[in-house]
Amino acid sequence: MKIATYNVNGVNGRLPVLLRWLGEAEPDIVCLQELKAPDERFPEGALREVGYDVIWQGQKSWNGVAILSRLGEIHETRRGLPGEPEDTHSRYIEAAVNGVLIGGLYLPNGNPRPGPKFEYKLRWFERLISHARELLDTGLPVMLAGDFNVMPTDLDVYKPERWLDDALFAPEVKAAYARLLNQGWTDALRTMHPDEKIYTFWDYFRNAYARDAGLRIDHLLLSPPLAKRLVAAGVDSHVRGWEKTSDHAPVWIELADKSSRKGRKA
DNA sequence: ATGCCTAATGCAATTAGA
Repeated sequence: MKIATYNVNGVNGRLPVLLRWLGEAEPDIVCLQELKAPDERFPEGALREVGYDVIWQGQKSWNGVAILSRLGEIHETRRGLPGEPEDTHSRYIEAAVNGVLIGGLYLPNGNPRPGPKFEYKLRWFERLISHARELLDTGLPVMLAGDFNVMPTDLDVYKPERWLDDALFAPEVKAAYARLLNQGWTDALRTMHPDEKIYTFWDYFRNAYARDAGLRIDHLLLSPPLAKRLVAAGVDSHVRGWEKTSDHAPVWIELADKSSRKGRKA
């Protein structure tokens, strides 16, 4: 089973690129972020035509998250994180799909720091950490996937010294991500490629993709029952080089079937 | 310190992204 996350940066403007990538990569389940479209303008028909069931939570102009699956029905379990009912941003959607509970998320950017946007990022992160604890405690196969807007370590930034005061790399943000991981989550990409430079985002500015001036901010986190099944992980970075592309590239993992009992003795 | 580039809105210029 192949599961991916992709910040499309506008699902309608990006539809040709999204469909081309779906056809090429053939992911079974996909979490999308930054739809930048209200519910009624989500391209449901185009995605169903290519074989995907889909749920989404849109919003005018900004944010917006979706889950796609070609492995059958998506059973939505929640939209929005608990803890701040007045929060109107569409940033979290969760569903059970093919035996996996998947939380698709778009964590706030948080710039400028300091400021109200950064405070919102930290609050949102705390709400995520609380909810993640409850998900882990179920013991179910759970995944958190999306744009976390955090570079976890120096290895995840082309020039760490330039990002130290940025909301994506600030000490309190890295610390929050580390606390989340320490609950027992496995960062799939970093676990499969411990020493590699891996980026998932390249700015539109300054020819960043050509210079490989990138960031690793899109992550797939696995609960212990899923981590045992992890067999491969990667970034489809060539997609960042396509015409009219997102500033993010799709990130994916491959999980062994539950019946294969990877990592267990018979 | 700021703009660079891009999308959405909506038709000019602003907001937001990271």
